[in-house]
Amino acid sequence: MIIKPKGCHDIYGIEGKKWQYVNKVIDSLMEKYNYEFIRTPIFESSEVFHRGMGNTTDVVTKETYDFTDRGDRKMTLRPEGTAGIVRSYIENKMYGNMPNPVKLYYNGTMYRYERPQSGRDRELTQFGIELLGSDDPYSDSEVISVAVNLYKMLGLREIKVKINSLGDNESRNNYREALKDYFRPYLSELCPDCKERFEKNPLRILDCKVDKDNEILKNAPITLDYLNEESKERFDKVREYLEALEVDYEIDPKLVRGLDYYNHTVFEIEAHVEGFGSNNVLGAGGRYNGLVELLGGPSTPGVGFACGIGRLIMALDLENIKLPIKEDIEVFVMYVSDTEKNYAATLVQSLRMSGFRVETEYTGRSLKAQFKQADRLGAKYLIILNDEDLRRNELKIKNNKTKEEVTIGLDYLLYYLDEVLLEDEIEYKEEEYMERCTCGDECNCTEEKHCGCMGEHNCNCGEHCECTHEDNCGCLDGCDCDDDCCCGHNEHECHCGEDCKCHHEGE
RNA sequence: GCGAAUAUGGUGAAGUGGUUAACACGCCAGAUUGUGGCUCUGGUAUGCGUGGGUUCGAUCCCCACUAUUCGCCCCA
Repeated sequence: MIIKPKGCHDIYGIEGKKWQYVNKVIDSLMEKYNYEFIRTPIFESSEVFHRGMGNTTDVVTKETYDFTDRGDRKMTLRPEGTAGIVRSYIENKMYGNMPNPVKLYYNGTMYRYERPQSGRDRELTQFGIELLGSDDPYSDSEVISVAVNLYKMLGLREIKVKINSLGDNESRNNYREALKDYFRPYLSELCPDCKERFEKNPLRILDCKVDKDNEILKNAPITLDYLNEESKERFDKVREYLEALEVDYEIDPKLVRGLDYYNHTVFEIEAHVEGFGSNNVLGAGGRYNGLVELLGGPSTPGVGFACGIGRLIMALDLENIKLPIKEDIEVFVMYVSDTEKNYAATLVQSLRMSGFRVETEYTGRSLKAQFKQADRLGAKYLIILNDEDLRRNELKIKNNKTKEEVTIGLDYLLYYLDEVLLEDEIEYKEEEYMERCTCGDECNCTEEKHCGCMGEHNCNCGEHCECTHEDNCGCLDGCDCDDDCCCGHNEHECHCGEDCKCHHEGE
């Protein structure tokens, strides 16, 4: 059997639907913030990343997929999004022919040759934004708030925003030297990795996991003490705007980030849900004022953020957030015998073209089996065709929930469906989450004689699993509302059935 | 790059050094004379990761490999 490459995943089924939903939320959020979609190549000249991200960073030195193409060009599968975007910004002269600042977002796969583990794959999908051409501290704060708002819109609650400032080049260099001076006498007491970092990238000693409880690290100088006046003021401004945007954050003086191109503001957003492994950073970013110039463009400030979609969905799962995913089909067209099949084909097509979500029978099953299939697919209405009805220009349509069956004229069908589907819409939305267990958790099914399970496993028992995750509605913070949210925020569809008590920002 | 655990049908999994490897789910069919979901009955499954070794005999014991999962490093 041929299997997928290590560290890659096939996303399909309910998982695929979650991805689609998350992407939809991203697109709608980006529309509101007026970020434009950009798609750049999945591979670039190796130089883009080697120069852009820094030759000493681990990502570049040992984690890229490098290859030589048939024309002997050195290529690299992109390990992150920013460098490619900046290359495109320069190549397409966006600094000249687009409104400044240029605000771009991307959403695509990245590749890093690493040992896979929980929350870390070789092929990962990142959504990210880049705001190029503004050095205003407000842009830093807004970028952070975009990230936070995305997580909130999806219903995540347990997140933590950490920020820090590396300062401008002068501050950063002063700090780097101060740090080296500080660590030099203690070198022998640090872990082997840290000794190497001392030479290559001393800042990274600070977030060493091995030495994290070491007094030497705890007493190390922090970046904020080495910021020059200008950088310090700038950082204060960023914090001021964050407060205006109502972003809860904490300052982590040891946050330095791995990529060389960062200066001034850096930030990370962590998930704090039980069950997350050590890879709990959902998204991160910062300012990179030197990068455009480094890659050969005009000196241009920039700030950005990237978010791993896989980890995001993992966090949603761990917080047991139910996404409003539409799974059920509206109409299932079945036929009693082959003689009605032609008409079934015509009818299915015409219903689909009229905008209904329609399924039919493909494998020649018995009528009984067609009913089962319709149930499996969660069909709301069943159309049962038989010759006798058709001769009278009629058909039978059955509400699959109430089991009421009526015979109606063919001409009346579209009108009838419009009517009943509209009526049922709200009611069905409440139902659809109860019917299928997608929790991936332990099976709480008590009927051991039917279920062969012995303990923990992904629920596959086919019974209606009693999962306990009916609470989270997937909407913005603190909202307990029904579909019609009083505040007018329409980004979400919630299904909790409670009265609206929402606390949206500014409402 | 380093470390640990795991590998049984479409799925979740029992189990044994020796004829036809449980059970449950799923799927298909019948009871139901052209209307299912419950129930009952029957049927279905290229199944012990790959390659060696020990043994009269290995899915089970040993070794290697591969893959998966988790952790370290690093990162989203």
